Amino acid sequence: MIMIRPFRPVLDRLTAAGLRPTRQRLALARLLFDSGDRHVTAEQLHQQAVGNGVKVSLATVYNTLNQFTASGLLREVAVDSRRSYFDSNTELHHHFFNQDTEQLIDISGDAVAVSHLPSAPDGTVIDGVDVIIRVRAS
Amino acid sequence: MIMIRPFRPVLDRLTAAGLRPTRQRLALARLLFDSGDRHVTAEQLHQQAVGNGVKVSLATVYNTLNQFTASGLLREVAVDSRRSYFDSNTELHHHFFNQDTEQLIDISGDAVAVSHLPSAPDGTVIDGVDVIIRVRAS
DNA sequence: GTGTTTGCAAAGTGTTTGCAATTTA
DNA sequence: TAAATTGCAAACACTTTGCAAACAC
Repeated sequence: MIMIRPFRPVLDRLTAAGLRPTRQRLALARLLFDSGDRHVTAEQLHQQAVGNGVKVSLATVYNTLNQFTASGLLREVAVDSRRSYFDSNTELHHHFFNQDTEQLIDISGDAVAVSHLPSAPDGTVIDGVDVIIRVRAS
Repeated sequence: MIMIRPFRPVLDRLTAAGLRPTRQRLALARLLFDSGDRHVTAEQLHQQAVGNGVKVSLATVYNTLNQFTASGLLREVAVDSRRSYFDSNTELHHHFFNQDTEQLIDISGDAVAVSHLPSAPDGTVIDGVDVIIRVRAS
């Protein structure tokens, strides 16, 4: 099945999220959203931006990733207690995590079924279900 | 169903794992294994040890948690990119993570069924499947 | 006694923050 | 021009490490 994600120019996304489309945010948004689903750390995105001639500081990359996540443009994936990974795919889905290369690979939401979900502890509601399949070189 | 875990004195566990049963390791092992399943951060375990009159440094707690994990006595759970959680239950199971209290709660392995597991990417094998159900106060 | 482990303080890694300068609307 | 954003450097939280003293066998 081919998923067509509603195309949305990055500028629209930013303004819709209430974020001023500054030069840095536009450049980072293009890197994140204009080439399919991506999984990046702040350091990786910063390197890529700088490599593409975008002048942006690492601090701004961190702030931008956090703002994008808070606005729902990105999703944070907890796989490693050392660093944060940000996922440009915000739809329901899961991940393979290659422990050798430290790379994430999407698993579409309906490729995995989590059944018999126990009910949340008293006084709590379910906020999300993360499935991470850890793999390593065979 | 009541699960009886094969009882094993902490001293035996340590020597079986090839770790010298030092005063610090014995004390930490007792805190970790003598009262059911536990989920702790290094800081929490250190505080508890000190609170119980055990003289041990935070650095040793970190080293010990890592050694125990490497020996299979503990399992590390990645839920938060800030700190590491260690789980004294090494059997196959999953977790609720309360995002308000930052506490983990076990979900027994057979309470959740992950079906249709996609096969691992070429050249890799599955090493483990983590299911984390994030909850928050309702 | 010999090799292992500990504790301390220092260093390391990833991330956030204060604030003046710059940019956006 | 007023408010938001940036970049830098400093601060921060968590974790690891080097090394001398203490300990286990």
